[in-house]
Amino acid sequence: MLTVTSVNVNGLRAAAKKGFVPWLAATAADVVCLQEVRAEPGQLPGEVREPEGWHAVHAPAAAKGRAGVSILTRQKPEEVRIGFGSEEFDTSGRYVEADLPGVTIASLYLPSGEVGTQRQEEKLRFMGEFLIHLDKLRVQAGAAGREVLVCGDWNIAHHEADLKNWKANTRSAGFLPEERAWLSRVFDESGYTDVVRELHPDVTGPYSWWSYRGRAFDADTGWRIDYHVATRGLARRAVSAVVERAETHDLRWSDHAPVTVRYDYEEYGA
Amino acid sequence: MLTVTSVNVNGLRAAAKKGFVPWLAATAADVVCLQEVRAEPGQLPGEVREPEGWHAVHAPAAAKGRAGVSILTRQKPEEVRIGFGSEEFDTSGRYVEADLPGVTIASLYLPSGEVGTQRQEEKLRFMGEFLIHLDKLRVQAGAAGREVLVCGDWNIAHHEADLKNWKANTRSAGFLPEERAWLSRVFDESGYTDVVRELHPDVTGPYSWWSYRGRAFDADTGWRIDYHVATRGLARRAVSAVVERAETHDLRWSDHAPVTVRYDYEEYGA
DNA sequence: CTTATGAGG
DNA sequence: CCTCTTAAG
Repeated sequence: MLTVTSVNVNGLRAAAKKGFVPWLAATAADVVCLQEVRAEPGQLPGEVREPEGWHAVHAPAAAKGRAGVSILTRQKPEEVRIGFGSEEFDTSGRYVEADLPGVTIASLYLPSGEVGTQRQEEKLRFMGEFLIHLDKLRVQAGAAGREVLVCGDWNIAHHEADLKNWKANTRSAGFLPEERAWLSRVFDESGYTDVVRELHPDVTGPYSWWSYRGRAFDADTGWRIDYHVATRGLARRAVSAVVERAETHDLRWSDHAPVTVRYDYEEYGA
Repeated sequence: MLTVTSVNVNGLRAAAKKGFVPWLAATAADVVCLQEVRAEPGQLPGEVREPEGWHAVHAPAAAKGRAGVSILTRQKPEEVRIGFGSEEFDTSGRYVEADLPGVTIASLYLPSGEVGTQRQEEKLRFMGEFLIHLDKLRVQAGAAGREVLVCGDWNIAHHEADLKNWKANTRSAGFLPEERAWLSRVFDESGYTDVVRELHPDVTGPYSWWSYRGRAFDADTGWRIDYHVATRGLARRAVSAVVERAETHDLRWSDHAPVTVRYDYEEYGA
């Protein structure tokens, strides 16, 4: 069994001061993909920089305090790669890959975007370049007999069931028609599967992000923007998916919740 | 009786969220001089912008979130003046005067300074200009039969008894020989009195500021840098002085403590 | 260590 | 509303 969790920690230093450390100690996951670490490794306390029993690869952004993705694995990766061959984005702390036996697992933090600003254009540029990488990755991995899993905060809700108030958000970054169409290309044309939706086709949500503003969390005014995006062979082996929604405010150490999937994937061999 | 308190609040918005509001409601003071308000009046909650039962005059700095002095009085001042006629400092949120019957009370926030930086030069420029104002103020008030009280954070410890570790601080901003000599000029040549020291000549302290760093407060590693500086006629009428040191961490809403003096001054008539 | 700021989310 | 930043204290 291969259990993988993806979670945007919204600042790993802050999360570590709240409940991230005991959460990590208790998780059954074999691999944890982190987004928005927002720190250089040297700024992190040791218990999250190199947690006992884990191998860690960190891909911080060049800009201090921004973005940053990491992957924690219980067994040492065969290889790790930061970035996806993009001049603009490879130092932006948004993508890292780790090769494990038979499967490549990536942690992705796609730009959030903001309508009418440069940051939305940056998001669209990222999407354009990244789609090419996804295609290449699937083809190369397929040729080598490997599966691919891209976990992360994709910052796009795909369908109406993926956010609470879809009608009010048709012109909001994260639910724009062109963003949704791009995700459809990832899933329908590029040969990847939205694993959590595949396992739970007929529910709204499960949401993985709730704004800190207002009472969004208590009212479950959330978005499903954190995905496990897997090649078909791996997606077929997914046996369960849970969003680890904190049930009390005390346990909420991020505005996102961990998304955990169990894969019945014996090639991983752990 | 005229009771006056001076306190550096280290951000009035933050202090208001801790214990400042109940402290103000409970104080017996007739006049409260505030320093480091660090907000424009419009950013303050009403209960501290115009507290019930008080008249407030606010002198914020032009730079957002910096400095800022205010005076709260139970009776409406005859007149208020912001600044002391300095082109450089009148919009810096460091000085405001209020005329009450028979006495002019000012709230001063002298620059902190930092050795070897521009901010130390700024402090010295302020000191030079301000000494001239103090002389003029004493002369003019004297001619009009008024007393003067300049309360505030002067950011200088005068003598060895005015800070915990004087030997370690002889080259620290706030205890430099030239700063101490300047305070001596204020007290010995300019006709003003250090009211708290006059009432308590033989004690170390009482300190009014303790760094938030380390355990300075618990170890009483403090400085006496908040003063009541009064013309002789008023200083003679001072009957008691207390530094309202918070005894538990819960009650500590600033790194400074209020310095309260009671003046037996019937001319004030309240 | 703490309070502001401004960017980003 | 929250976590970073930098400046100031």
